[in-house]
Amino acid sequence: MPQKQRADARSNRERVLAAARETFAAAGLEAPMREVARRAGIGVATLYRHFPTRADLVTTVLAERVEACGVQMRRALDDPDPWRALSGTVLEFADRQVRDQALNEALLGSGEVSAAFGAERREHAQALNVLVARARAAGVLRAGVDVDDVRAGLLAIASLRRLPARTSAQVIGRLADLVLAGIRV
Amino acid sequence: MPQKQRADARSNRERVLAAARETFAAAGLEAPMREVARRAGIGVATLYRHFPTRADLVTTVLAERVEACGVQMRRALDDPDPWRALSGTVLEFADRQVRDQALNEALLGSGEVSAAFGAERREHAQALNVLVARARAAGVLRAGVDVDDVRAGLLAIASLRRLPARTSAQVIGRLADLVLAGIRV
DNA sequence: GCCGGAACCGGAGCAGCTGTTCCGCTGTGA
DNA sequence: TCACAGCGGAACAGCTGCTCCGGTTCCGGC
Repeated sequence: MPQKQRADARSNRERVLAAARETFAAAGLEAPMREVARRAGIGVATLYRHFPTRADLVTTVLAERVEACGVQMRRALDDPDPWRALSGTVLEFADRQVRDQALNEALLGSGEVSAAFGAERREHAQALNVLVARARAAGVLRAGVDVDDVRAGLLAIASLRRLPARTSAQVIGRLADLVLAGIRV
Repeated sequence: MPQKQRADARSNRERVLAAARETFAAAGLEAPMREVARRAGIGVATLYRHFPTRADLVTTVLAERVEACGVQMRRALDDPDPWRALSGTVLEFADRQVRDQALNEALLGSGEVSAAFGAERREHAQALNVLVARARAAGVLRAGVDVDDVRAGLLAIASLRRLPARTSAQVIGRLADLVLAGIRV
């Protein structure tokens, strides 16, 4: 692949990515391509030249955020306090959900979009396994609680995405606390 | 308005309602009108003659289910055991969510569809207030838990609607237990 | 039994949204 | 300067809710 991309094309690609980040975070992954193009100040054809299909754009935008999740997860795995590691993960997950309408779907969703992040999702699931196992070994989990309970809680938080923005932040915060109270001993 | 509706029209109206019940419960409230008509074995024009707008059909189908919710709520208010009343309400809510993809949205949602059930939603909210107040008075709730926490839990259960049907039943069950564990003392 | 017009029906069609492509023009950079 | 990578916006295809209209069916009166 020759590097002979023109300078204006490179700058347009960046503008598309910036506009897509804003749009998807504010309006969710279903935001129309025309809206992304409009916000970037370019035509739809230009958008499609850089990202041949909608899924390509979504995947590219999500990739960097997913990596940020990975960083947080690895930090949690290094935390010597098992409860702080697990509860921090849940709270940060909820916080990301409030800030970014589009992200968590990639880690928990089942659509074709999130299929592109198979490896990351497996890593995420594996790390969650470890965090829960450690917390249980430390005796801070209520009897009978397992990984799938925690995952159900995370899924629920992620599913609240569609609520009106005014209330969703409060509801998500309450739900995260509720989930933590539900799994703690 | 004269009662001179013809017999075939009456029967068609019933077929539309039956088809709509099936379709909405299986595919959610967003199911296309054409699909309802197809399942009923009639044309779309006939469907629109009986229900002039999409919202009319949805409202009519939901009305009977919403009433069933009211019945359950009133039964819970009569239960002398505060915890059984509240936890039973949460569990029945989750169970309805599993069986009917479309219902709970009407009680908790914020779209224009659920606006038609303002009175029922207020009654539902009021009953929930009473149930939570009684449970707190009985000392079965964890300190600091209030109605909005319970409502956040119910909202979360209702939001899981979009999950693939295969897994949603299990996830909803786990989440309901998690919510109950989170609010109990 | 059957007649006639009001009531009713089906499906093609309209308007508006989406993702995606085509093509003539523009502006970059060697 | 000028070839050609790159651009914008109209247009296409396919979905949606909803409507129009010519043909069909019911049913009260004879």
